[in-house]
Amino acid sequence: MPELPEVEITVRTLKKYIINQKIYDVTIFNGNLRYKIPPNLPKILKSQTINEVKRRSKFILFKTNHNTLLSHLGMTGRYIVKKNSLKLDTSFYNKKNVIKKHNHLLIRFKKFSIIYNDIRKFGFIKIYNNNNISRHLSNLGPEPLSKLFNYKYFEQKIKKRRISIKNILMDQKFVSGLGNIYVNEILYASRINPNTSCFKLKKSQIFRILKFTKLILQSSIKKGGSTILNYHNSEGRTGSYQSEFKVYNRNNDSCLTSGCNKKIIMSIVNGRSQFYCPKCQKL
DNA sequence: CGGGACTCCTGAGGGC
DNA sequence: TGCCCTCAGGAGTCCC
Repeated sequence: MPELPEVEITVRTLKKYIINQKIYDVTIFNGNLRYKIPPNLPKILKSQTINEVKRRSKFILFKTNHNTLLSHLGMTGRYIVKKNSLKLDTSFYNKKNVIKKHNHLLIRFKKFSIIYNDIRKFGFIKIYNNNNISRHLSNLGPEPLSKLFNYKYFEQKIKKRRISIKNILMDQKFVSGLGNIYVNEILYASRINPNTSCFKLKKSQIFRILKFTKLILQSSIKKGGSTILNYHNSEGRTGSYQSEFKVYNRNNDSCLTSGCNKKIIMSIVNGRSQFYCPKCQKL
């Protein structure tokens, strides 16, 4: 489940291989994603050069002189880097020469290729002209690691809201890049119950959320993100931050705060599982 | 406004 | 070993 750290790792890895590289050709294996891959994508991208690869929220932006390829990994999307080989690349094809399951797109450069693979098809790939890409990202809130995500912004945005802190942290318009896993971890580290209404938050609590948001995300990026089920980075490596999880997926396990023996509680709110310690995160 | 239900999708994992 | 069922969740939409 790629959230900000996993997308950041993906972008950093891709950069190493495709910056300033000319696109030789693009092949759509299977255009069925959340939105259909534009059929004219290969024609548009052919012979263009990737000038920049960057992350905004959980989106990946591949920039050329004219266009921006905008991609979201959804739940199971990933970009895989493969060295080009003269031989039929067996990682693209299975024994019967059929395109491997879940490979959707192939972008070939001189020495390397990147493949977009997505099991559950919740991700997408869109293409824009550079002059109109920004309005497609204009609804996004500030980056959680930026200085824009600060006390003044936070307090201003939430002071009259009755929405729970868990749900607003998941709202990409409020802050962009967090998902269910990291929000659970941030609230545990901050000692705040996920059901707390925003307007009830004290100043000190807001400061804790800001502090731990930045701390946890940075720490996860350092560890290569989290590997759950099938997340691997573009070089096939796994992250290790999942071993740092304090509450996520620890239903009925003991709280890890020293001196606290309470069991972690799981409940479903807004269709998402939330995990918290009833003692450390009192309402 | 806020939360609930539903949608897309497939594989993992539990129960029997 | 096997089948059936449920569940996971980002993000959008619709509804009350």
